[in-house]
Amino acid sequence: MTKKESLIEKLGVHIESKDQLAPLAARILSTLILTGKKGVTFESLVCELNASKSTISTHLTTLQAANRITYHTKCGDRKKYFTLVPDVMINSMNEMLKNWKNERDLHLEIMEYKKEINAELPEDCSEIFDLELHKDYLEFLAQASASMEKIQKKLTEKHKND
Amino acid sequence: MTKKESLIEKLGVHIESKDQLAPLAARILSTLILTGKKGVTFESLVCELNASKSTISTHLTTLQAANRITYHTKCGDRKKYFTLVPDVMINSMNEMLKNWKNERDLHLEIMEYKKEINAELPEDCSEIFDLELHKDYLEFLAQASASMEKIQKKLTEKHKND
DNA sequence: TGATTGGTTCGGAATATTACGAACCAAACG
DNA sequence: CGTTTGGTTCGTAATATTCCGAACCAATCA
Repeated sequence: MTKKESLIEKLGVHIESKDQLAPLAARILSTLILTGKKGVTFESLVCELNASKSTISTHLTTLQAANRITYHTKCGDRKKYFTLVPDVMINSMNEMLKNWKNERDLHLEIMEYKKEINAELPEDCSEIFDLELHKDYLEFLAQASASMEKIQKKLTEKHKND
Repeated sequence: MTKKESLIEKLGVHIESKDQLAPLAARILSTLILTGKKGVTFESLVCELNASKSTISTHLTTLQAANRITYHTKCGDRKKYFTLVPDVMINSMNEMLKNWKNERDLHLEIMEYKKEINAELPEDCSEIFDLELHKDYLEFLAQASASMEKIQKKLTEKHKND
């Protein structure tokens, strides 16, 4: 196994669990990441990944639909050269931010609920909910989101200059 | 559907995807979160979640094995009262940190690989890999990890005082 | 025009996940 | 002792995921 192949594999399993993708979909992304701007053809994916044409075809269409990959062509060449969409990083950061916002809303809702319950209970009741953890976690989410937004802004600036 | 039930459901689907757990395992955690220190019995899980005894039983054992839940008993009462392990938040933060460290190592390895490839290529080749994105992402990981460690430290301090 | 290239579509097969029910067991109760 | 309570175990049904092959199609080539 070449160095590239073993990296594709390693990166593949990571993407698979991080993005909840089918093994082969993750391998495709992995391959595109490790190949870069020149792009990868349908054919070579079928070969490199030892998969059937149908499997590659369907995964390529869903990855395009999910706005994760695109392709370019060369004139006088019918093949498509697949690459990652140019703003992968920004997109994935947006995903994370969306998730964190979601998580935050959930925690807020849970805290509301727990407060309501606590209100019904006597002051010193052992069953009373402790809300500190939620508060701390919310603080973390805020900080992490802030640092992500900062980097994201930096990236978008850079992109504009291209 | 009561407010608690709908929150269990909502929190359940979130946990399910965040922690990659079976739907019912996530519902169990969700229930424990929304019930608190008094704990939940085997029986009431079977009732509340409309699941079979066997399903609840197996999920409870795997959640214990994964060190996510425990139980206490009351004397003169054979039932187990299940609760979250006291340091859920700290554990989940450790998980995130571990993941981020992993991701960092992967990015470093990929950058190494790309540098090797770049070295073989002429200076102005269009196929040359751009490493900026990796660098930016690594910076983000570092910042996020730092802010998480800060909060984690704060929590551990608090815990010690109990 | 017939064959080749570069794919797409559809109907499963193989496999993995998730939950269930019935049978079982051990502790406590009467 | 027999019965109830509080569970566990195991085989399997139901379902979902993932991939494949065969058939098909449209564009290009010879």
